[in-house]
Formats: sequence, structure tokens, C-alpha cells
Amino acid sequence: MIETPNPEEEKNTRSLNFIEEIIEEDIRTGVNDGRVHTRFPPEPNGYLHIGHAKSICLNFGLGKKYHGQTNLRFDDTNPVKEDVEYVDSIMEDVKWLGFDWEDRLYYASDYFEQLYEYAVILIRKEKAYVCDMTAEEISETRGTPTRPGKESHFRTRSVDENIDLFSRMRAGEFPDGSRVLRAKIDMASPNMHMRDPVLYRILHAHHHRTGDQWCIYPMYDFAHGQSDSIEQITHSICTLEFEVHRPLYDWFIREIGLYAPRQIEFARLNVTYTIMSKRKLLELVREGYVNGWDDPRMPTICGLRRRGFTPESIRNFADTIGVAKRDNVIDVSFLEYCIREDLNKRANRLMAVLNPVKVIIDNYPDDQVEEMETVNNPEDESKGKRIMPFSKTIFIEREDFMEDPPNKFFRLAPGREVRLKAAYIIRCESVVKDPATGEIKEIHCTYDPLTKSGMPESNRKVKGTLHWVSEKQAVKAEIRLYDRLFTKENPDDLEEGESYKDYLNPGSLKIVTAMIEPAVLTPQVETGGMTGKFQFERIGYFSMDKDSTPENLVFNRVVPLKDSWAKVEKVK
RNA sequence: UGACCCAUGGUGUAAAGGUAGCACGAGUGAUUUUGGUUCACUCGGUCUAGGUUCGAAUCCUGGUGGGUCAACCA
Repeated sequence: MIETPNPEEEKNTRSLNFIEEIIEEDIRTGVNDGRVHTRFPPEPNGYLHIGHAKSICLNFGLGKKYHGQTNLRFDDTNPVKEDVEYVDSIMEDVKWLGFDWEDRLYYASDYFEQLYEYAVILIRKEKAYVCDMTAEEISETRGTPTRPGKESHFRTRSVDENIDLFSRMRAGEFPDGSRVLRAKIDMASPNMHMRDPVLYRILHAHHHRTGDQWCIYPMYDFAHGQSDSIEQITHSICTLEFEVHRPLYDWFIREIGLYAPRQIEFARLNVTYTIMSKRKLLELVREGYVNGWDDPRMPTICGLRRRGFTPESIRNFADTIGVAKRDNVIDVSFLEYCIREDLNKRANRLMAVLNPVKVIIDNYPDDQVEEMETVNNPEDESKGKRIMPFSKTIFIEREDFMEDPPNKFFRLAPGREVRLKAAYIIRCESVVKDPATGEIKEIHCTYDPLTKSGMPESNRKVKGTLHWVSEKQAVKAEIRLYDRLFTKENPDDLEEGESYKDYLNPGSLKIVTAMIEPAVLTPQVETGGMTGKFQFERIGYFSMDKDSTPENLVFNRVVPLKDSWAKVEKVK
């Protein structure tokens, strides 16, 4: 008996990642009554990148999978670094990726009053105190990981004095840096984060949401867990570097007496030939190494979007790379595989010649124009067909012709035949060169009228098939050819004295003018994010840039096609 | 001379004490009016040394290697 696989069953038996295992165990044992509620908590101090996409897909994916909810919460506790520009871009990017926080948009700054009251609770329990030491003194007395710290002499202040001082901090009586509120935990703890961490600092800074209402701001550690708790988050998922913060996270929840979310840490995403540090990405933008956050070479979501990536391809990428606790570096070629896979099925084909050389078909009637029919997408019949004009003079790629070709060269060469896709088989008869430079100016060919594509006698086999564009009808377009931003696999892995900027790829952007078949002007009104996305046959996937106008077309190369000929050439 | 976390093919990720599997990659071949796609086959792995067990990638101990932590950043 043959068993037919049940797709439902298959879905259920798919192996779980360690976070899903924890969640399912919690559901099984009735923790939170089986409720699942996650959150994505970015600080609005930069643009989101592909690493955030992993976190977004994880958090929203879990919410969806377990019929729970996912909040979007801005972790906006440091006004000097944050801006509404970033808030807006983050919301746009999350939406574009296909996720919906519905009515659950929150800000840590919404909880400032509540957090203040939590701090007062700790003071009253003698678990927090106002410390007058300078930042330097605090740092010096914190000790080192191997040596215990020293207790602050302000540690023994009375509850009343602490309450008074803390309220005056809030009232703006003290200058920045003069005092902080600290937790009273253990200056000898092996965990540095438990050595009387700072809870509040004085910052006379304008906040993008609360304005000048506050001049004291909670630290991350004092805001994050409590915000999770207020929002009844069940599983607070973050990256590995917060692992050592978890005891503190739990300490605040316990001491204040709040609902306790469970913090789970996973390994952040790294991708070869790029960087993820917000600070460094900001540097590249500020110092003009790239043209803005959405430069198509950037690993930012808006950069990938402008490059031509689809949300589907990024979601698929995030789902496929998996989630675990060990450090990982994903090969950028896997990201490229994900977008090729998507665009292969969904993007219409077009012929475009990026490095044109003229081919003149001597035995073709001078003024004749034929309409050649060709399919828009061989992977999807429903995409229909289009017409390409064919005439006596056409362009082919300069790389598709060699005067003295090696054995495995299946393209045009003197005396050899090739198929012009969707048109005729031609034979190269002669070449015309510039006498001064030796550069080939024209390739003269003859065509075989019996081999017209689709005709009964057109089935003759030749080694190669070339793409082409008719000279007269060709449409010019600016093509931006993008390559990896860095020449080094891991630009963060540096020798003494080096900078990641030393490894910027000088060839990461090349601009050429291409000749494209006239169908490129036909608006491709399509759904599914495929507008302006094409496969230029035999070359790669291209996406119309926002700079493009009907008079001045601009395309970005998303990714080249796999090229096994390039490999053959290399070996040689 | 600390605490915590991690270790499976080149990369990523599974195997909850019982056949080390999947994807990408690489290679070979077939198909192909894209040197694309698709299909078939192949390559290649449990850090190390002990221990427990009928049986260990999995549990225990010791090593080794990597990561995180000493912002009034998140």
C-alpha cells in the first residue's frame, strides 16, 4: 500500500526550533493558560536591516503559528539617539515584510510614569538608591569580571532621602550626570550586570514623543522587562548578548512583583561580505560611502527593497536559515538563491543587451521588420506572450562573440551558427574592425529563413542561443550593476590597525547603458510586487529603480543568473 | 585567570539514548530556442579524551576552541 503524504501532517511533523519547543512545552504545561504573545522591540535609532528581518519573521511568525499576538514596541528610552524618521521607516519596513501589529503599537516611553512608580517601589523596599558618584567613579568601583566591585558610600542613604532626591532628579533640579538611581543588588556578583546597575540617568534632552516632559530616562534594563510585563508578553525573544542580562530582567520583575514574561535568547544573523552594526551602517551613510540608507548595496530592508528583493524572498530566507544559539554566518549566496528562486517563477523575461555590438544580417531585406512572438515566462504560461521586432541590424552582447574561440564556447564566432532566441539561426561571415584600435565594430552574418522560431522546419539544433535587440526599436536604459559592498568575507574580523572601511569594494557599483527590447516600455501592471521586475534573459534579475522615469529608464541588478560558463572560463 | 552561553559536511539547520537527515554549495550526467530552470546521481559531518549504557551527536567529567559581559547605549 502506498501512503500519500498528508500536507497537514507534514506541517505538524516539521522539526521545531528550540524556541518553538519551549513554547510548545509552555502550552502543554499550561503556562500563561497556553497564551502566546510576542513583540518586536526596535530602538528607533537607525534603519532596520536583514538581521532585524530575522527577528521580525521569528516574532510575528511565532505569534501567527500559535494563534497569539505580536506587538510592535519602540524601545525609545534614549532620546539623544532616537528620531521619528527612524520610527516611520521601521513601521514601513515591518509592513512591507508583510506583518501586521494591528492596534498593538507601543512605545516604552508610554510607560515612563509607570516605570517611575516601579522605581519608587524599589526605593521603598531599600532595593534602590540615588548615587552621586560620577560615571568614572561608578565605572572604577564596579570592579572587573574577575575582581569584585566596591560598594558606593551612597548605598546606605535613607529611604526618605532617596525618595526626595529621586523626585528632585525628576523635577530637574540637578544637572546631567550629577546623580543616578541605582539598584542595590550585589557589588561582588560574578555577573557584572548585577553590580548595582544604573536604573535612571539625568538627561535634559528633548524626546521625540514625550518632548521635554522628562529629564530622567530609564536604562534599557529597567525598561525592557517591565514593558514586556505591562504588555503581558509571554515570550520575550532577543539576541544572545542579552543572555547575561536575564538575571537582572528577572530580578526587577520579582522585586517589583510583576507578571513574569520568559526571556529567550537566540543567535543573531550574520551574512558574509556585509556588516550589521547600526553604528557602522550609519557611518557609511554619513560619510558618503553609499548613497543613503536605501542604497541597494546596503543590508538594510529598504536597501534590499530598492535593490529589488521581494518580501516573500526575505521571509523565505528568514524561515530557512533557522533559529539556534550558536554563532552563525550565512553565505550571501544563500540570500541570492532565495531571490532567484522567487523571481524565476514570478518575473517576466525581457531581452536586454548590456554591452552591445552590432550584428548586420546581410541577406535580410533592408527595411523589413518582423514581429517575433515569445513567451513572457517559461515557468508560468499564464503570463502570456509578447512581440519583439526583428530587423536587419541588431545588437548582441560583445561577450557573445569571439574571433578565436576555445572549444567549449557555444556562441558566435567566424563560420559558426547560433540561434537568436525567438528568431532565426544566423551564421557569422565576417567582422569589421576599427583599424586603429582593432575593436570589432560590426559582425556580418547571414540568416536561414527556414529556421524562424515556431516554423515547422525551425527545429535544427545549434550549440548556442543568444539574446538580441533590434537596433531601431531598442530602448536605452541606465543599468546599475551592484556587487557585494565588501571584498572581505567578514569585514568585522580585522587585524590591529585595520578598519572595515579598508575592505569596501571599489567595484560595488558599475553603471552601463543597455539596449532593451521595446516591451520594456509596456507597463507591466501586475500584483504581487512584480511591477518593474524582470529577468533580462541570460543575464540576471533587474528591478526598476525609483529614479527611473519614462524618458530615462533606470534598472538595478538584483542578482545575476547562475553562470556555469563563467566557471568553465575560470578553470581555463 | 571569573561568570554565563555555544560546538554536527564548505555554509546553515535537524535527529528528545536506537538507520546521522534536509537545504544551500560543489561535482557528473540528462533535458532545454536562457551555459537559466527542471530532473537524476555523486561529494562531504558529530571538536577532543575518558566515563555511563546492550547501544551516545544526544547523558556525565576533564580538556580544547569560539562567543558574551566591566556605557549614565540598546
